Amino acid sequence: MKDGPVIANIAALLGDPARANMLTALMDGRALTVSELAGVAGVTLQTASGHLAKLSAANLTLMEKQGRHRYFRLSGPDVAEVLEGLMGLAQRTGAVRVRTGPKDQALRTARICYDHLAGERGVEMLDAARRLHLVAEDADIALTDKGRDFFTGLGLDIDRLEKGKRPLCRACLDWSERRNHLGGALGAALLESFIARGWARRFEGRVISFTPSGAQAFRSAFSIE
Amino acid sequence: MKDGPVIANIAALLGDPARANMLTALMDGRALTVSELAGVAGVTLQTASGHLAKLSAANLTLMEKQGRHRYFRLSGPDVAEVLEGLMGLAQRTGAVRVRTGPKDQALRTARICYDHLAGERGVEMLDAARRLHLVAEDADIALTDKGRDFFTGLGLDIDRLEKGKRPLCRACLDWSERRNHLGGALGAALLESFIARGWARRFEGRVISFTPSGAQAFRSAFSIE
DNA sequence: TTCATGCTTCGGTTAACGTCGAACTATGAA
DNA sequence: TTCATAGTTCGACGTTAACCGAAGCATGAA
Repeated sequence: MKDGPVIANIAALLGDPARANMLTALMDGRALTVSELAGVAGVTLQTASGHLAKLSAANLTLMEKQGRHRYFRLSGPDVAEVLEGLMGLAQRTGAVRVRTGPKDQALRTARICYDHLAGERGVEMLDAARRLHLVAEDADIALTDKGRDFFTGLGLDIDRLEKGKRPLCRACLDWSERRNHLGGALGAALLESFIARGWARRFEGRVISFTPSGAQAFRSAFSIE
Repeated sequence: MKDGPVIANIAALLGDPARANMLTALMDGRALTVSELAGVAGVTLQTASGHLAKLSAANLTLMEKQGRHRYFRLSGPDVAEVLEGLMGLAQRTGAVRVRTGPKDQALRTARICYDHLAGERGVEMLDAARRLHLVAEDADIALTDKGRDFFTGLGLDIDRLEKGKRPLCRACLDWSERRNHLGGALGAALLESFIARGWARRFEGRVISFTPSGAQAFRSAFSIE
């Protein structure tokens, strides 16, 4: 008996290596062009174009034009969440690449998940936010008064973040840590702040690289030992 | 550049309607036979047998024999979590069945997610547990002393649950509510208890049906208005 | 031992899909 | 206006995979 949403169609779209690679590349929240995505997926322009047409038709990606460039991005953080979930499942069931490189460890240490920090650092941050009572968890994760002061002290405009449509805080399940990290508008703003402060920078693909002093500052800020 | 776990293979397995239907049928945590799953998927025995062979080879399902019967179950709660995630994404992107029936609302109200309560009731329960300080959230969800007394009062053997391998409490993202419900050994034990008490019973498929008095008792127990 | 049931395996058929070369369209630069 | 670049569309080709009828294997009942 079939009920509920139709998942086979979505899963089938993710089930092609070229499309999966393109979506994974978009997990860093940036918008990429057809040419760039063709390169990431290792297929020709025509093949990439056809795949992106399918992904957009299924509302998994959004396309915007700038002159003759077509930019594609994920249509929402839930796409990244599903990809994270699949990565966790692939990890547990043994669907992993034979040769793991330094990139794999780097991805586990810190990476971007759509627009917020994921990986060990991401999970550490949410842990610390709870321990320091910066957030409380009712319906989902909510900011405490102490947290509001704390993040304002870090230079974030919490009022502006709250005015947006998306939730301020969201728990996001991390494939590599199997625990939650902090998503939502706050999660995104924090990563933006870390980059602006020079604590971290974007590295290859989805890797976020912390400088030694940046890692130290991050740990100090959140009282992480 | 390809890195991290290989998700296309897993996604491709979920991307066939017959296999997706079989996995969805197994989300209720029960074990089903090849014949039953063939019926659920609307394919012949041979086709179902082949699909199950693939799913088991990929470690998505586990098979155990009893005489000439082969029983299949999901290999872990993370498979159900990924399916829940895909259902949420399918819902948002419009990959839904044209005709929604009463079953759809029933699924939203209360259903089983692998072995614990999901849906509005499931989310309500976790909300209430937080509000009543029955759980605290550090690394993940942890039981408070008050919570330990509360659930022991409900007849649960918390010590035994903690001795098991799986985490006592786990947040599990609910596709229909877009918020977390309570998974883990405690989540499973609670649903088992509700059924044992007669508050709820299994209905068709994954639907969990609360009796009127059971729903009232559930609300009273968790101080839900 | 024979028969019934549950299930697997094999081989053939069909449809679907990804791929790319070639041609074309849209946009921007010279 | 012409040329270059980004991207789309079309058609052909090859591969893959789902499906099922038929045959066979494993298990249990009579």
